Amino acid sequence: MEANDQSRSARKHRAIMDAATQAFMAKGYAGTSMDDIAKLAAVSKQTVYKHFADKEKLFAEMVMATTERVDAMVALVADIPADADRLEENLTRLAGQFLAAVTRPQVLQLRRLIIANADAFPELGASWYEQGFERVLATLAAAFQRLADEKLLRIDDPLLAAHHFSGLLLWIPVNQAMFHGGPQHTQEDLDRYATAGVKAFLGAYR
Amino acid sequence: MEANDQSRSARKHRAIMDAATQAFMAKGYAGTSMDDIAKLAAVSKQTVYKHFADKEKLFAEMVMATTERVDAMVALVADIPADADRLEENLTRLAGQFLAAVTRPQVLQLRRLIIANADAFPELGASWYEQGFERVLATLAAAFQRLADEKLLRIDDPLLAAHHFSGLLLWIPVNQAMFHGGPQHTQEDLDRYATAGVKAFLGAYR
DNA sequence: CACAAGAACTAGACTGTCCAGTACTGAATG
DNA sequence: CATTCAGTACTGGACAGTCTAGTTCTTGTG
Repeated sequence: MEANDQSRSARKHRAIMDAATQAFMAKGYAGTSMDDIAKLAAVSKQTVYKHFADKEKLFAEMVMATTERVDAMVALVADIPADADRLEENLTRLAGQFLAAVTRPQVLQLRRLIIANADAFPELGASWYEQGFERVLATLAAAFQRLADEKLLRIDDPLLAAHHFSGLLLWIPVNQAMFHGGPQHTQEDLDRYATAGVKAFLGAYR
Repeated sequence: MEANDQSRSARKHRAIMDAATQAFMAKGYAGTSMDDIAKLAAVSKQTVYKHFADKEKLFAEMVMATTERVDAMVALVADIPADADRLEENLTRLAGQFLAAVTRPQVLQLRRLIIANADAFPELGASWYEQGFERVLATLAAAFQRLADEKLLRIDDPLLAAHHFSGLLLWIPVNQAMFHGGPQHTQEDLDRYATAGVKAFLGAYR
């Protein structure tokens, strides 16, 4: 009847994953029942269990699927123009985009979800941290190394510098978001954090 | 029979609170049953419900009770000697103590517990953040303001500077601890973070 | 192209378990 | 002797995971 981009099975699989993502994000692991997910995916519970052995496996797969979206962030961070005159400008723009990406409600919610269940899923938290966070940090560190080679920055330990960069930018908004429910930061706040963070970073590393 | 420092009721109250603290920290909110707490406190369930209306109230009270221990941290941060020659040394010592205090397993565990349940207890997360975190930050900001008045630092926005200080120090270990189960950082790591963080901070703000 | 076999799917009932909160009894405590 | 407590049984609801019976899609083979 309809256009069939994928097999029925693949469509169901995706529907379940989408529903699980939405439900787990909104109500947490314990707060989401398999019936909820089945209903949201418009699928029978049996089908859910056909595609995913149990709730834990569904959760783990759903979380790890999100690491694919990190690529965009890696690309964002990968090349900073080596232009001495516009270094602050370029870094501030990068910082703004970085902040915008990380403070998206979805991203923050996912972060909280993983932290909340890091006890029950220790290796999951570790994997996500590695494949999500550390990949971006490593890319950023490489970019900083290049800038250091070009004598635009003075850096001993590029990875540490990358951590400092993200710490200066993200500490405030991420912390707030972890403890409060929704997002408390306006665009102006974010701009302030970006400007001030980059200024401090350049004070320390130029 | 025994020495009675407090009424029996007060003793029971404390026993329940201690047991709740231990249990919730170890197994999370959902993972801890009221029977667990009663058993751990060596008290009947009836008594638990005599002292605390329900599980939510017990949890909330237990969390807020921990904010009392913040006083020690506030005192720690309150007075930094205004000695220009030893500024870096003094700040590094402060940073080391700050890091040691915040990366204590109990503190990190509590932090994760609150984050994990910030959805279910929104006002609790907010209160804890205010009375725990922001109090320390405000004290630190005041101390920085004094140092700025003494011309030891160059600071526009003391609160932002305090956030930057803690971000530089805590971003790495706190992040790691949130996603991994236990503590991954050795004392050497912490020392490195303290030294490097203070160096970057002074680069930015001196 | 036709069609049969089998795979995947739906709907919902069902089991076993866990747990918050209540009720009751008899013993200890003050 | 009046409270407070331990011990324990009980209620009601939620939920992971299984099972069954009947339906729809997919695919290989003639």
